Amino acid sequence: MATTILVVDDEKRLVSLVEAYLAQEGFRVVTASNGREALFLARQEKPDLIILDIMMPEMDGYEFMRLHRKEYQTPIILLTARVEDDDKIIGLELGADDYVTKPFRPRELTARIRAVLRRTGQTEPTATVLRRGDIILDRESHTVKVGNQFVDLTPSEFDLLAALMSSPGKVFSRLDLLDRLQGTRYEGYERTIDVHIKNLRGKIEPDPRSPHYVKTVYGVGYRFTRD
Amino acid sequence: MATTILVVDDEKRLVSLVEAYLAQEGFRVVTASNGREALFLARQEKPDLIILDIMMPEMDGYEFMRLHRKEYQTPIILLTARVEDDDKIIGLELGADDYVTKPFRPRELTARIRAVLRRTGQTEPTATVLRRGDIILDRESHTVKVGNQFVDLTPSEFDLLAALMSSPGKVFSRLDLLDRLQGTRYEGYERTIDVHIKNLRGKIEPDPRSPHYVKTVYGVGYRFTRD
DNA sequence: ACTATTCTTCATAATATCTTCATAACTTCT
DNA sequence: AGAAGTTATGAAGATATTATGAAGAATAGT
Repeated sequence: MATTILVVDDEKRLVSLVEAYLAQEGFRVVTASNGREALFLARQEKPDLIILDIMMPEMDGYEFMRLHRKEYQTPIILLTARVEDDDKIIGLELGADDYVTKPFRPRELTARIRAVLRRTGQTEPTATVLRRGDIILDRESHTVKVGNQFVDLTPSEFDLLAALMSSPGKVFSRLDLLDRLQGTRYEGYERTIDVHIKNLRGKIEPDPRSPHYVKTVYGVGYRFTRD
Repeated sequence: MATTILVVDDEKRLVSLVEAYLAQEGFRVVTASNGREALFLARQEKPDLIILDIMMPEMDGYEFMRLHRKEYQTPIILLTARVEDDDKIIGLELGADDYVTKPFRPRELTARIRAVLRRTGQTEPTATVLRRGDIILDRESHTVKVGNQFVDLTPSEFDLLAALMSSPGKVFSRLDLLDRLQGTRYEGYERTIDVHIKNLRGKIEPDPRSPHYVKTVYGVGYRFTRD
């Protein structure tokens, strides 16, 4: 059974963003937009971890934690809007296992998730290795092999490649990919992706001038070859 | 602390054979040649797993299990001389976790050991001696040799190096490494790792300015060289 | 309680990466 | 072929991350 993560936040955009990349990371994701719904889902789905926004209407994160913790010890990662110490202290006192301040990048969230899962003795998500043709990408060890040659990628290059390889043949718009890199920290300029792709190609393509792995789809975006 | 295995058999030859092999695999091994001695050693050493011969003079395997299980739930693998169902059934009923019939090949035994340890949630055996290139790290004696020169490491430096060397090429995040040092303690500050790494490099790297063993992976963490 | 060692924090210097921008190259459409 | 729009590319500035020295805090040993 895949590791299940419950994401609780009233902001639709944030929820779907988090859901998208956690799914891509190999987690099973269920979502709730308020505390009551979350309590219900937690009972039903028995998630391995909960990602919880503190600021929610109706029932806030603290209240949810209090109620949930009466029955379960599920590890919880808090999403806090501000960087004030108050949040940290209160949240951790109530039994949260870690916290991430908004805005955050996907990479930061998944790093914390993995750390918490390891700390609480859960299993890693299953699909940690992506293998397409000659390219092997291992999320856990954060290594990429082309043929039998390791290549060093920057964080952005690595995340882009992981996204593309997660669904070979699927076209990702630059906006999709930008979300992937920047998450809720959204200030980006789509052309940035072009540059990352160029640099990535320079590292993994035998002939970067006519790419074999990462193809351009004119007017739409990029995709990993499906062959 | 290395995973400890208690081997109980009255055949000296078999015991030393198994002992040698398991030691080579990175386990810590203690041995007993009869039931009484085994009970004593089990109390004293608190082994993570017991390998037990059924056929022994004085106190046989079944009797040992009965007495031992009054106090402990240590997983037990039985060594049975014959392939008869009787042994299997009785043994497993008494609470053995697996059994291996003699004669057996070393690799079969270790495979079963690992399977049982995994099943019962024990930690994988951590090889006592890690040897990568010019660096030799011995967990038991807590010593590190670079070339033929012993170097003195602080506890933190030693643990960091051991973690990194346990999976060369794998990138460890600062959070990962902090957990190794501090366990579940929470107040850790990731930058602390940087300093330990710097100090570690100063002790093991020929040229700490351009490290050969402990590499930095920008934006992610550190790894031991995979070459 | 004192000393020596180790650990952590902090400030700043050194690097690597990311983003932007200008321009060249390419695609598509007419 | 030409026009319009899109993508590729090299380079430079902005940003983020890591390395480092040093000082204070914590810990262990005597």
